[in-house]
Amino acid sequence: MADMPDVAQTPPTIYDVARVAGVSIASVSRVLNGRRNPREETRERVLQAVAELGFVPDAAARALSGRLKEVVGVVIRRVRWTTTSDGGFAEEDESLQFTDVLNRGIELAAQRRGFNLLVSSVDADDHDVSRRLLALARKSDGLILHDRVLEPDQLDELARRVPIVTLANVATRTTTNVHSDNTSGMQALAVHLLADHGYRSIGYLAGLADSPDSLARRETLAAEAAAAGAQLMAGPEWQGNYYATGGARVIEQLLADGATLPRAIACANDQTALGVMYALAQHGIDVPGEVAVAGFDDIPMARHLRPQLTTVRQPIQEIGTCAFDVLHSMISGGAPAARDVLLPTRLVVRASCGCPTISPARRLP
Amino acid sequence: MADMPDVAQTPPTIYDVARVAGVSIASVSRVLNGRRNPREETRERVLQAVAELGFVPDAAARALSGRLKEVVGVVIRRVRWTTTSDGGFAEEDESLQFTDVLNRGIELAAQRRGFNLLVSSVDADDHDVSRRLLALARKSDGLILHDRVLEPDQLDELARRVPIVTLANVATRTTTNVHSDNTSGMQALAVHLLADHGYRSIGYLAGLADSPDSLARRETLAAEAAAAGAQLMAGPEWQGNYYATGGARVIEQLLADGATLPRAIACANDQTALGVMYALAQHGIDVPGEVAVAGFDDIPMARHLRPQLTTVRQPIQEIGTCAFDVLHSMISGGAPAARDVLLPTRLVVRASCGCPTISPARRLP
DNA sequence: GCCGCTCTGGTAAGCGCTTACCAGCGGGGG
DNA sequence: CCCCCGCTGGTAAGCGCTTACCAGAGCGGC
Repeated sequence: MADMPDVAQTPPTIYDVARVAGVSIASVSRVLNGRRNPREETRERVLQAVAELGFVPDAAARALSGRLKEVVGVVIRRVRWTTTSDGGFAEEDESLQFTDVLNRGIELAAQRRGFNLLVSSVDADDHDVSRRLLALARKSDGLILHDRVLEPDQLDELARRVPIVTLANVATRTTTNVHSDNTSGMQALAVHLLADHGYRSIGYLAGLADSPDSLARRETLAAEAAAAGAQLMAGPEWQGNYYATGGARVIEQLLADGATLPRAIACANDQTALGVMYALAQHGIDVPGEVAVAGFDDIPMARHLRPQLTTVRQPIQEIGTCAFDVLHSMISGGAPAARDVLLPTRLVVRASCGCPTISPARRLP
Repeated sequence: MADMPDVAQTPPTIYDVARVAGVSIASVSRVLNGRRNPREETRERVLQAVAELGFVPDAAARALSGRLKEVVGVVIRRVRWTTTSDGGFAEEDESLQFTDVLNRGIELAAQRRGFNLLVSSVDADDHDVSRRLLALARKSDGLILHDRVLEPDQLDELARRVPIVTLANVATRTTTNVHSDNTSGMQALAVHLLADHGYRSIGYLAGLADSPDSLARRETLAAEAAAAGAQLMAGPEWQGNYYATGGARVIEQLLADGATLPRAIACANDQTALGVMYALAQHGIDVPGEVAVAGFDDIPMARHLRPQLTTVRQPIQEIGTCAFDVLHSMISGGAPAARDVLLPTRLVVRASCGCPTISPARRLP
C-alpha cells in the first residue's frame, strides 16, 4: 500500500534539508526566510540542499506556525446554475464578464506578493452564506467580496474575524470598500445623450434593486434629466437584475404592454444593455435609429456588439488590483489607508448612442 | 498594540470549544468529523458549544495533521497583460471566455465536496513556471492544468509529487486528461460545410501550433475535405493562436498579400472566429455571403455575434466538473477510473455558415 | 590575560488539529 | 458473582514549520 509505482512519494521536509546540509532545521528556516542572515557558508550549504531535494515548504505548516497563509478568498455571487439552453439567454451564460475581468485584476496584484486566490461563489438564495464564508475565511488571510454578497450586519460580524474588502458596496466601520466613480461617469453619459444628441426622453434600466451602484447611477441620471427638462422613465417596470435576461425581459414586457419606449435607454451595466439590444432586435426596432442604448462597465464584449456599445468605462481590472493591494495592507500593516477608495470612470462613445460609426480600418500589428 | 478596537479578535480554537462543552478536545474533534460516534449527550454539548462560539476549524491545522487541505489548484495560461487599448483586440480582452466557463464548472463540482479553487495564472513566457506550480502544489491537494501549461517532461516530474489532471492535453503515465471529442464534432461541421452547403474550398485557421486540440481538429477537417474532393487551405500563413487577435491578423495578412480567400473558414475556436469576422467586416466582406465562418467551443458570446456563429459545442462547464471529479477520486481513492476522459461534442448550426437565420421571436419567461 | 560583547547556530516550544492508544465503566454469560 | 468484552472519552504524540531562547565561539579593550 505504501509502495505505489512512483507516484505519491512523500515530499521532502525541512528535516531532510537540514540533514543533507548538515545543519539544524532552524538554520534552514532562517536561510529560507532571510531572517537574521546566517553565515555565507551555511547559507550556501542550505541552498544547495534545497535545490538538490527540490524542497518546497508546506503551506499548511507554514501558516500554522503563525505566519500568513498567503491566500485571499474571493467571493462572487452567482445566479442559480441551470443547464437550460433556450434560444435567448440562459442564466448560465451570464455573469462571466465583469466579474472575471475583475478577478483577473485581483490575481495579478496577488501574484506580485506571492498570494493566491481562493475563489468561491455563493448562490443568491443560498441559505447559509455566512457559514461558507467563515470556512473560506479560515482558509485565507483576508476576503474580497463582490457586490451584494452579504448584508451589512453579517458583514460586520465577519469583519470582526478577518480583514475584508468589499467591491461596489459601502464602507462600514470595519471594512474597506473599493468602487468606481458612478457619478462622474453617468453624468458624462447623461450629458452626451441629453445635450449632444438632444434626446428628450430617457429610460433607466436598473440593476439589482438593492445595489448601491445601480441606485447611484440612477440618481445621477435623474438629476441630469431634470436639469435638461427631459423625461425620465424609471418606474418599477424598469427593474432589471444586472443580467442580459433582466434587460430583455423588461423590454419584452414593456412592448407587450403597449408602452411607448423612450428615445434612449441607459442601462445599469453592459450585460443589461446586451439583453436590451437583443430584445429590440427581435422586434425589429432599430438601434440607435429608433432607440439609443448605452451601458455601463465597458466589458470586452461591448465593442463587439453591433452596433458597438456606447458605455461608461470602469477600470475593471484596476479595481481588482486596487482591492487586493488594500486588503494586503490591511493584512500586513493593520489599518488601511482609506475606508473608501474611488476609481475614475470615463465615457466611451461608440455607435449605439447614435453617434456615427467611426470605421477605423486599423491595421492590426 | 494587542487591543485594537474590536477587530482582530483571536478566533476560538478547539480548546475553547472543549472547555465550554466540558469535554476533551478529542471528543470535539470526533463530533466534528463524525468519527466513531460519541454518545448522543456528549455530541449535543459539543454542538452547542460550537454554535455558541461560532467555531470554525482552522484549515491549516487541519491540513497539517494529515488530512486534506480541501483545495485544488487550477492553473491557467495567460498572455502577457497589456493595458493597450487599441480599437481592435487588446490581448487583455482575451482568454476570458472558454477558460472562465470551464473554471466555473470546476468550482461547481468542487463545492459539492467542500473544496475550494486556488487559481493561478502563468505567463506564456514565464521563466520558472515549475517553481510556481510546485508552490501551488504545496498549498493544495491536487492540480488541474489548462491546456499547454507545462511540457510533458516537467509534467511527469510534477505528477510524481501531486495528483494532476490536464485539460485538452494528452494523458501521460502519471496524469489523467479530460477533453472533448474533437473528431466527431469537427466531422459534423465539415460535413455540414462541404455536403450541405457544398463549399469547395475551405480554410482552417489554427490555434496554437503545438496544441493537440488544434492539430486534431485540423486532421479531421483535412480528411473530410479530401474525401469530398474540396480544397483545404491550412498552410503556415493560417497559423493563429486561439485568440481573436490571431484570427484577425491572419485575415489581414492574407488580404494584404492579395490571396484569394476560401469560400468557408473553420476556426480552431470561437475567439479566433470572432477575430476573423471582425477583420472581414473591416474589409466589407460579407459573412456568410462571400465567406462562411465557423468556430469551435460555443462560448456564450457565439450567439451574440452578428451573424450568429455556427460552431461545435463542447460541454465546457461539464469538462470542468468532470476534471474535478476525476481529480477528487485520484486524491481520495488512489488510481483514477480512466487515464483519458472523452466528452461528446455537437454541431450547433446558426447563421455564420450560410444557413438562413431562424428568427425565433421567442418569448423570454 | 581576562571580561564582556557580538554573532552564529542549535534546542525546544509551540501553532490547532487528528487519532492511536489506553483507562474506566457497565452489562451479559458462565 | 466474577470475568471479559464493547463502548466511551481522555491523554498525548505527532503533522512541518517558525522563532524565542540559550550556549558557544571569536574578538577587542582594559
